[in-house]
Amino acid sequence: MPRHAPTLVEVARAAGVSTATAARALGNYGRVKESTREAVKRAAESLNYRPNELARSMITGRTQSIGVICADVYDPFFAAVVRGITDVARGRGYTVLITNSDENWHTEVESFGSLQSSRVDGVIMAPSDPDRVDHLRAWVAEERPLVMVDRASSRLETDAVVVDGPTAVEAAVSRLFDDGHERIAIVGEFSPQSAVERLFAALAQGDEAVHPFDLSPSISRLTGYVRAHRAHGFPIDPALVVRSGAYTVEAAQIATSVLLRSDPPTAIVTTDNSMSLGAYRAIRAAGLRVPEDVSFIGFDNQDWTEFASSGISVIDQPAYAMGQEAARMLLSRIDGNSEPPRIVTMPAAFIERGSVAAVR
Amino acid sequence: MPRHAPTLVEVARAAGVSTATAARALGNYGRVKESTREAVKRAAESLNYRPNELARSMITGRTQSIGVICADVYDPFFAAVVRGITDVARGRGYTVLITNSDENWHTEVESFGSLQSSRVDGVIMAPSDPDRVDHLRAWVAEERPLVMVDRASSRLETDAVVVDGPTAVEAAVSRLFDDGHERIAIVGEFSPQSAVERLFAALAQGDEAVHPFDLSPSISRLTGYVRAHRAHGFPIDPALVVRSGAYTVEAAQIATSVLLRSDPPTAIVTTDNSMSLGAYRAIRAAGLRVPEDVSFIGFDNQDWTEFASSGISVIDQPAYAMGQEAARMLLSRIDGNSEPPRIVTMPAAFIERGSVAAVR
DNA sequence: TGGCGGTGAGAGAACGTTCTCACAAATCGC
DNA sequence: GCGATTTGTGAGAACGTTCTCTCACCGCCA
Repeated sequence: MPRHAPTLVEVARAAGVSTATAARALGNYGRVKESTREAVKRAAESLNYRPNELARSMITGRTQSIGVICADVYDPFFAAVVRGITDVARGRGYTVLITNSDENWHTEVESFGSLQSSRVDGVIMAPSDPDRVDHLRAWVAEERPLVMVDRASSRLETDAVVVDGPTAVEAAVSRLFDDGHERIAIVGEFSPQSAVERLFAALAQGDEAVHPFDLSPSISRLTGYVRAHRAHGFPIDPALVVRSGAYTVEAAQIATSVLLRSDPPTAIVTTDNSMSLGAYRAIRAAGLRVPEDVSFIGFDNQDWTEFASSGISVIDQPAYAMGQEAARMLLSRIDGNSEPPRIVTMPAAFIERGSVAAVR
Repeated sequence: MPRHAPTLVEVARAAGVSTATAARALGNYGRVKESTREAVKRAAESLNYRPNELARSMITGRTQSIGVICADVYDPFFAAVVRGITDVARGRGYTVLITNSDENWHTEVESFGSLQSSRVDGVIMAPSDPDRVDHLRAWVAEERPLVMVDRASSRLETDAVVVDGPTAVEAAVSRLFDDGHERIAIVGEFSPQSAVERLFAALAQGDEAVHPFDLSPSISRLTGYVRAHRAHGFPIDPALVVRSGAYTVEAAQIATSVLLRSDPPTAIVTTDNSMSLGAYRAIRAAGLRVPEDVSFIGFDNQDWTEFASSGISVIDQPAYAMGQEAARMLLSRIDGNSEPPRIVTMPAAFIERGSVAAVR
């Protein structure tokens, strides 16, 4: 029993040929006599030979692997994205390296470095802060493939796959106005506070002053909330912009509880699935009923939204398809496609359930 | 702007030393004068040098990466396991390659081959069929690290991290008997049918005749159902052993719908999270209320179980901790630990909610 | 002054592939 | 039947590291 995995040299020796010939026979390239080819393949088979991808990669400069930096694989949204990526990658013979950033910029930088060292052929990532992308500059400048998913950055020209969150939120909030709601709260990460203030200042100068891709997902979705208010002629009450400060269910629950204790709104919308779950838990903990006491529109079609109360209406993102699309775009770049970067915006669907009631 | 990533040779040249010295300076080994070391580090810094892990791996024989074969990263159980693995791996400087088997043996074999080619230092996997593990033999025989998670196999001596599913299910079913239920259904994948028959035949000869690790998770959990029946002196009604035949929510929903149309049981238990969701959807679709019309105990503490009906009581697996433990065991093997293989059984918790009612 | 231990650094092999080049043998065209 | 082309094969460089040798140099002591 060999202590070491068999190498091409051993296969070649067993078949009585040179390593060059063995490589040709197994790699199906160059000229090899049919009988030789078969002898080599038999030898490889009997030794249970597997080519060492590392050595191959050193020569070819390609590792047949792609790296993924997501916020958290355990989050259902990213889990679906990752599944979409791995399915496409596997179909094309690529392996996938997964890392989590936890929306922490330093972790993201570290992960990106680790993926670079692993010499992945391309990277798909959800940048934790679209404003701080300098660590990606060198990579992009050398025309190495990079696709952003869930977010884009106007500060860096790359491919991206996003959902039009602002428009989806605007539609949801408008729908609540149409049902007679006037005090509508929005629960999001909205961090840092200064970014929120910058957004309001910019929006005061007109829509053109704000580029949605300079914003984190939650703040970009807040623009939809603002737009709906303007369209319906309602001012924004800062007390109803509920800032959790972190992308966690717990933070959202605490922030929403505080809101509900003071002067409860008649409706609540959220900006992602963690915020939705946290906000809904807070509503339940406060003893309020949905939609009798408060209307609610969540983000992402998670399993629990189907059963909670009489069903929670949600903004549904095509997460799996986004992952697939991101992987396809990346592989196309790896294959040499050098067209200008493209931002693919995928449609969010509104799933109507029973969590919105008209105001009396 | 270099078309190629900078190499050690370029760093060495920039610092005016040999590659050997540059390697020593950056790798913090051997003897290097302090001033030289700093000059090299400065040069590396300014060139934005990153060691090529591939080349390093060729020499050291270690890739600092581990492979994971799970059924489906999108499944909340495996997503949590994977998160546990990646967290531990990252802390120790390892990257993680993720693949999905979809519980398909051929896909598993292919994934395993791909991981071998990638020369991962170790593998963590949920074997799709504990009976068919021959493709892992050579790997294990060469003492390469392999840890199984969620399942083990008596046919192959390896480390494993599992939950005592049979005991958890036995406790759940016993609890239903205590509440006066006599017609208790169990919904599981239970495939192939012959395996179920083999189990019943073996159990007829006594508990000793059946080794839980020769069984797929769902069938092993079925043993708990059988044990509870024997302990309470009830015969097994084959019509109440509901076989979905696939690990999908849809299959579970269809199989459960069929059950409910004929002669509904007074209680239902399930063997994993997909079965739980499918069964619960079928209950709702049939217009039945939980627990008034039918009592229900699910598997895995998913978000929806908190809100559905008046809360679903569940058997909760410590998925994240299982992933962490599996990663720790694997890394310990990679570090050279050669103690005999160990099977770590982690406790499942019973989370009591409002989905079980006493029978009138 | 000569031997010796310690320090710092370079030359070059090794890892397991791919790939270019060279070349012998076989086949072909006329 | 002789040059030209095709076919099959091997030698050896290359990829970017790590790591083992080797060696020059310095200071110290006898």
